[in-house]
Amino acid sequence: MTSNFFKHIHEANKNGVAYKNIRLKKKILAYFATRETATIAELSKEFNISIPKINESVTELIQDELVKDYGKTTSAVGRKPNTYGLVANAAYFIGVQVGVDNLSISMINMKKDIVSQKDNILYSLQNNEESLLDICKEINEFISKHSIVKEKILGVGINLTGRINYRTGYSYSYFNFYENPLSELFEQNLGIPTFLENDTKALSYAEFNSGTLADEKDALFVNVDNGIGLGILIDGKLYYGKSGFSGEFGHISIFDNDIICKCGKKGCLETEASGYALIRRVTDEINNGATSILTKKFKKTEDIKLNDIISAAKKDDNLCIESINYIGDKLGRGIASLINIFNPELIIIGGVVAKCEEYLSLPLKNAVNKYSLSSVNRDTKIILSSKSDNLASYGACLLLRDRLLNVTD
Amino acid sequence: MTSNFFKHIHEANKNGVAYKNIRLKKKILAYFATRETATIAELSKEFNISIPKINESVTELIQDELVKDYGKTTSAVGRKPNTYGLVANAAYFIGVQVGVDNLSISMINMKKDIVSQKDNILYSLQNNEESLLDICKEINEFISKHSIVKEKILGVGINLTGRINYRTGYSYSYFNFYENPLSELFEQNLGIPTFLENDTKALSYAEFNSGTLADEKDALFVNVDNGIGLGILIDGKLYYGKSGFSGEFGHISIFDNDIICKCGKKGCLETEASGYALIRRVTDEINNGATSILTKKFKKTEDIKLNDIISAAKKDDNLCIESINYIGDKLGRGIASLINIFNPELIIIGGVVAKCEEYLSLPLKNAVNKYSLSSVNRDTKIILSSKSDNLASYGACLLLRDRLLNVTD
DNA sequence: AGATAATAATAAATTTATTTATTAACACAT
DNA sequence: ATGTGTTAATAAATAAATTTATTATTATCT
Repeated sequence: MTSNFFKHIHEANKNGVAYKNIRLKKKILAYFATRETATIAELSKEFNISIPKINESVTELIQDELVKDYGKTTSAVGRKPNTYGLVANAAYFIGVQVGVDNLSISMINMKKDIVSQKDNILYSLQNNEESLLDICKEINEFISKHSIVKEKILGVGINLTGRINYRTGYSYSYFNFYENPLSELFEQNLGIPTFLENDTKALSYAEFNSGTLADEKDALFVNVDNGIGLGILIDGKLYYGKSGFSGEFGHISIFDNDIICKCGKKGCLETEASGYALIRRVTDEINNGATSILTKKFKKTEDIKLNDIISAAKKDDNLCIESINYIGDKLGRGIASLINIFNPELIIIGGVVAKCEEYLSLPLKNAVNKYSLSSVNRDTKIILSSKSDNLASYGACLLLRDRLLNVTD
Repeated sequence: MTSNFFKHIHEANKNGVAYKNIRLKKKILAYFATRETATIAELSKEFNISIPKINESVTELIQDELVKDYGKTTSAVGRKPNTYGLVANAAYFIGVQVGVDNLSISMINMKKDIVSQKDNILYSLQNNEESLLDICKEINEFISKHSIVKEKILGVGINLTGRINYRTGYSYSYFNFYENPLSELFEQNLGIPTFLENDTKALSYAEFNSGTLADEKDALFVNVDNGIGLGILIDGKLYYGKSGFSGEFGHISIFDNDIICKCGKKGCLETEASGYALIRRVTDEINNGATSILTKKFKKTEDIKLNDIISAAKKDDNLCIESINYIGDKLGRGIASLINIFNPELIIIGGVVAKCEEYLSLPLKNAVNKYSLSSVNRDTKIILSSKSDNLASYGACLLLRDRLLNVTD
């Protein structure tokens, strides 16, 4: 059985006094979505609404099977209040990470628990319709493997690389050959409301919402993979910019080198401070005669992957360590600019390159001290992400859930 | 007579159902503060509260002498609604811009009209108590010249250069020799609640709120004076960062030069793209034998001021034009980074150097195209500020008013 | 174990806000 | 000029939310 309150979830908040009750119920749902459980008194304080009224709304949400009584709290004086929270399997949300050579699909329930996850699905990202339909095929297959009624899957969130306008559903870097929004095409193929998202933003959202933040409202997530992405959290919300293209940190121009970036320009941060730059540096050095653990292992330097360099560094390979140090320093200089501009509370370094740990973070922090104002950088904690890979599809789920439950408002 | 509702204005919004009416009245005041006038029906729609209830609250605000009936609207069918708005002289707000060699003091009323303004007050900014007390003296003198009762002056906003934490009232660059917040010291000397602000942020706020913005919610204001400041508008609000130190754009490290910036570091944007850089460039060239209108006018190159260079450029002086072009290009490269990071709708270039007009803006825009991603920069309009000087003290007034009237929430 | 203090939840009484109906104001057409 | 359509403001009736009072639950003290 599916809740009859679902119809209100997909529709925009209606105005007018007549919708007051629905708005209150949505607000309560959003509160439960972030706080796990809450008591009637807590909700009453939060929304400045009397206890009987809150009680009435919560009772209705229980009848809608979206909320349930989680029993009494422990400890404290006096009569224990009942705690209420979301019904875990009232609804489900699917998230998809589209990588260049693989897909990852996750499904979470109302309580953010991962119900199912399928990683490393073989896939080849090409900018054509076939590649697009492959994604749909995999998602449909994923759904059909579960016995969940489709109506309970409230949406699918899909992460793509490049420029994405999540508000309109248009993608501008990939699959941009339709007149209608790409999200509509997905919806037709999946039969479920679909929302697009930029991959770094989704990953950032997962990082920001899985225990890393204490109480920070202004934070940055730097995704250092082959390229460099940036997720910006401002006032507790993801920052998008006019069309959702914010965070192109990898392409800020801060070097006077002659390396052509994949964006076509010169001097981009990415040319000196990314995973791509790390590989280039190591292979160039080896081709110029430098010695390394890697020279024994790989006949052709083209076969050296990012993870090989990181492993070699951890085995004390000098060339790899120095190369990581180098990009750490360069990245630190870029991050110093971010600190001067944002005065953030926290910067999280994530992505594959973050696995270099102190080989990366020490020269990085050193460069930050060198290139940013000390009165500003004193405010900023810089940490490496401790999260596992494959967090991006979870981010897509979470972002979708939180949008539909109005958490992100 | 002073309104008895004023006591609610300085205090934080109280929670609980009992304060519902006060909260509603504050919300109505904030609405009037941005929209000039409104009808009962408009307010009812805005807040999803019934017409009779809104009517009751507005009537109370009229009794409080904070709001008055502005008569009927013209045109449209049917009975004309009454429009209501703030009472202009219900209260006043003072704003002070503390420059290095002058002060500017403004006073506005509830409706944002400048009631009084005194510019170019001779003053010397030094980091000592005397210099601080001079400011208080000038403000007190300014107040005493008016017949307004002190209770009607709801606050004083003071702009200082450097690091300011407006939330705590601490200043870290100037007058930072007290244990208590600097704002408290001002309050003791003025007898009026006082709030500190960073000068660029106040100036940005004035620019963002005096007709320049159409409907943009994400915009940047680049203040190019001797140094370079940045005001960041996100989601219609000024962005501060953890301690209010955001926007240190002038000190991002993007050059590999050996010029020592006033912050002590090398490679700052300011060393190549500010008014200070412009003066340095022109005087260096002249000292190296270049010819210019300025060589006749000034015996000693140290006497050349920013405005002299701009005037000379407008008289077609080649050296000055080329120097402006140079800093325009360098500034453009910095702004390109901002575009990549923020994907803003609008960037306003202000400050003295903006008076260079196309000598600055054309190479600047050219550099923006060269150094930022075209798919992102297409979204961004770049304009020169058309506002007069001395807007900063007005910005202080406005920011103060809007804070006290809860507009900035 | 029973009394007591403390808080929670519910019921009843009261207050408050909303809906509906009525009256008022105004423009335009006849 | 008078009627008609349209919207605003107010009054009365109705509905809803809050406050207060009552009952329930639980830990701790005696």
